[in-house]
Amino acid sequence: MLPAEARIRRSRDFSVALKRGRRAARGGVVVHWAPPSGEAQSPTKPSDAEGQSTARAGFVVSKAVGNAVVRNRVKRRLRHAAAELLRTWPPGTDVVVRATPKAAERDYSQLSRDLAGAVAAARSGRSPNGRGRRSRRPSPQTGAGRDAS
RNA sequence: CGAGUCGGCCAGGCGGCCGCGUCAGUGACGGGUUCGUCGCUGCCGAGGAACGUCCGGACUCCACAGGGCAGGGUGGUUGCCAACGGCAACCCGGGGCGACCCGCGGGAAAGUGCCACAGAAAGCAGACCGCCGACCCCGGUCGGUAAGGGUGAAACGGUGGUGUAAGAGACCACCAGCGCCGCCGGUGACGGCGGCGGCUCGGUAAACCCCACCCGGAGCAAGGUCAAGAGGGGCCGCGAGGUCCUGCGCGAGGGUCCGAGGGCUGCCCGCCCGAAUCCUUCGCGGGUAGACCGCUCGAGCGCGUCGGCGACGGCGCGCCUAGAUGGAUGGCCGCCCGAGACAGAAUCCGGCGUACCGGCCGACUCGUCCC
RNA sequence: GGUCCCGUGGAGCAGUACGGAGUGCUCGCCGCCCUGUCAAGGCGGAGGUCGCGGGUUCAAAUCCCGUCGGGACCG
Repeated sequence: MLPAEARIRRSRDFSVALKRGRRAARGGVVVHWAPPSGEAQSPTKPSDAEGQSTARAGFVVSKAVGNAVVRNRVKRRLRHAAAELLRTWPPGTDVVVRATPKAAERDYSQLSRDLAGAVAAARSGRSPNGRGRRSRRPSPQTGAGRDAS
């Protein structure tokens, strides 16, 4: 299992990792890989991201996965699987793992393979957060401006 | 043996290794028996429904001179309980051969409303067809009648007779229902027996309402401590300052120095405050997702005994049984059985309701056979 | 964890206080007309277990109880 210090515990840290992290999906999981932020860390980020001695993992299991018993089981299995991989990650790395509804049906060995595969893909993947860049703002304002006058 | 009724209990078990969380002990480090970090060892670590959040409390904060109105809830009786819309026993009504089960089960002669369509008529008076009598030309007019027809969920008791022009509780017998009186039984709801009366007076209160009883509001994201915090006010002091209370800013509009407004968590009476940096309406922006406490020993659980039909209560002995905060139960392996359902604590209790693979124990009923 | 709200044709709503035939609005769908064609427009039409179960009532989308699903809010 994962000791508390190896888990992401702040809502802000989750948001940052989900936004910055490179994304990859396998089977029942989606992984967001956020490498240790160089110095480009925004000054508002309060904590110690630099002083971390280990990588950290966080888990998001939504209601769509199942009832409370199912969600707990999925989260515990993911935590166990992440603990085995965690030692190979550079300190300061934040990884958020989201579970999809399919995760409820997978046993531990399948889930473990999903996680390892997704992490490997996200870690080596290029140009992760290309989403949101393209500014598809064709013209809604022009019409609006005309009406306003 | 078969079919069934009621009540209680269990919720896969045993073992090994590696992890996670709280607590305790212990070692090292930091000035450090008390604090912090890291390590080691040990104990403990989800449920009967933890669920839904439908009721009731504990607890916390807010409010509270007094009176009235409004609002909400409950609804057979007697008990149990901290309390309850819960539970027990009993009564009444309904179902079952029976054990037993089901029922929001007060009041409709206190008043109001509603009863669509159909039907003559839907509530207290009346009469469409009809029946009977009288009168005039087929057909109608007037009067009597409510037995028959038809409509409807519901039509002014039912059957038989007397009676009559035709009829009708107009009268008689029995039955059903209602009311009153007396006696007996019961704490009571109510029941039993006897007598009398008028002969009947529709339904709906999970429609308004009446009666009886109960209810202040919000909820642990309650609330408190610390940290941060522009400013404002009270008191003490000559002053420096001290101490307590309060708590974000900007802009625009409105109200006003004796009555604008505010408070008494809905409204009224009544009472109180009231001119400041105040009150009120609208808009914009900022801030909050820091730490700790609350946080688990309690209407607690188990066993025995006594009282009670029972719910439950008294006494004695024993036990301590999760306290997380992105939220602790996972992974690997072995053996056994019937191959294991519904499902995860978040302040804590008592209920109710709902979901659910199966298994065990006890009491009882009906049927069949044997002794 | 707590407090509330909403389920009605394919979509969005009204109807629910005070029970009386599933009534209505906008869009969508189908057919016809118009046009060389499409859109727009005109005419006509289809389509609903009122989330589900139980109860009260002669009668329930409406009243009562339970249950399922969806959504909002909290200093």
